Amino acid sequence: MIRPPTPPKGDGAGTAPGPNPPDRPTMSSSDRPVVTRIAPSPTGSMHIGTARTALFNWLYARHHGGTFLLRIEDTDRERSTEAAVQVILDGLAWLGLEPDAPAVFQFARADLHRQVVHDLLAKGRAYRCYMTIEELAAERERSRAEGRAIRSPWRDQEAPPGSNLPFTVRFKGPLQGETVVNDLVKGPVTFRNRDLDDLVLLRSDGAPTYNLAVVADDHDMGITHIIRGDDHLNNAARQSLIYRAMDWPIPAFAHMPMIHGPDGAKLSKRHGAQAVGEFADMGYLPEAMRNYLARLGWGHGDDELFSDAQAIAWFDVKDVVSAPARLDWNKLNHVNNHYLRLADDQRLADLVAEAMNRQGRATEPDDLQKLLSVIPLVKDGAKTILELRDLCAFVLAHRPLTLDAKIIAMLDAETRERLERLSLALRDEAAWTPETLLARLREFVTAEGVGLGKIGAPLRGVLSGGAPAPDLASALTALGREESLGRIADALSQLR
RNA sequence: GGGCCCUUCGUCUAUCGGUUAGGACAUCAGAUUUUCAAUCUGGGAAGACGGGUUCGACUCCCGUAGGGCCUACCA
Repeated sequence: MIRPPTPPKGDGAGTAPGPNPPDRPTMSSSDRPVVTRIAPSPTGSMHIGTARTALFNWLYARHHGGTFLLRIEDTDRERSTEAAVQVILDGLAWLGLEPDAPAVFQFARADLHRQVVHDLLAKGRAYRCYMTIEELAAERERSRAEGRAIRSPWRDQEAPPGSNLPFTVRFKGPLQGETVVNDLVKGPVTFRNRDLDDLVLLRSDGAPTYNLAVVADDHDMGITHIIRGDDHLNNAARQSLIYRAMDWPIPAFAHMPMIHGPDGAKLSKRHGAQAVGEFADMGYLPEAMRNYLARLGWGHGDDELFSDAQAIAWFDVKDVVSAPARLDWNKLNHVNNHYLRLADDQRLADLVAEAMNRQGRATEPDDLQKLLSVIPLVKDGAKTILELRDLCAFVLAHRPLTLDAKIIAMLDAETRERLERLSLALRDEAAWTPETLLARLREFVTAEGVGLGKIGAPLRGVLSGGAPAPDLASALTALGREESLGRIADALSQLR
């Protein structure tokens, strides 16, 4: 693939005749300090693809010592709610990708957008279109059948008809030549201008549209690099035309591939999760998400597990892969397990308690302390906080434990007697550490003339009641002497 | 229908004309073993297809097939 040099010299797009015409001098985006932005629309959830785009924008800004901004694209009044805005704010905060300035709300800037439309109209680069919904639908059908872009008859019709007819304002794009978007990840992408329709700038109710607002805001906010999803690549050409019409420098574009589900189809709820809040609820750590998401569609040699500092040092949009990627739960789990091992136990204890509460299980005052004692013993085997929660649950159980049939079946007379003797042997174990307990266990089975397996399974059952538990010595350690011996005694008296 | 993007193991990726095509996850086998897990060792697994260009192509060009995005008075 042919790629432009990075950072790009000059504009991110050019207009024909030639693919890279000698432009009039405009300020180059690369001369300015880097400013990136994430511009989600508040629709109720924050898609994981949006999260990754945010991450890439954040990494790029950090790498260049630039600024990372947030703009809420709330021009669609029907769908935008305050709650939905909060979801975005919470999502970014959870991911640790907070913007360097307060969020900019697009709808609040409608006056600025209208001013741009006014300027475009004055320059003759926009026109009022009086097509009705029906006429538009008919034209859409015609154009589709003819395989061409939609055209409005009002494009070249100066005189408006009646005075009070509703109209939209459309951009008056060139019909000849071509527009090339010098995308930082795709390379130069050429569009014939005649394939680009005249997009609506102002709705008939006077509200600015996305394609206008995005250009006006990105310019006004001084965005130098537009890093966004692949789905906007087509828009980039038409947006470039607006920059040009306004005599604004064109920012550098970098279109990220999409994230698909494991089956290659568009990622949806069906694939298990799609919103960042869902990943949080499923027990993934934000640092694991950052690492995994960064690795999905971007690479730095064979590096798989890396810190934020490394990602920032290494990140470059030219290393972003151009093909869409599929979400792989196995790999996410692996990465999450890695960060679970690294995580502070106190933090994990809090998260586990929180997960238990969400499950409807109230935690008691000394539970946190108990969790703290097991977590280091079991976290290596957990892929998520939810799994960790289940792995920890046995310590919090209250005596007497209810034993399931499988465990009761193991407790025959011989085993019960042996457990009795083991209990006695453990009673005076002074140190009560995994090491000493394991040694004591081994001594015991040797003295009994049996293998560890003979006593291990029933002991485990009695200690955990059938819930998952770590190895015997660890389980005993986590439970403590009193609780451990108590649970054994409970079981023995229960079956006597 | 039209425009645009994409195509290396099952998955994420490395390779920037010359490699036994590397790594990670998953998987399989073995070791260990007190269930599960963890851990250790080893194995299998890829350039969509067809044409070019070239001494030489996964790498460059063209075509085909497949997938995706856009084609809104949504963003």
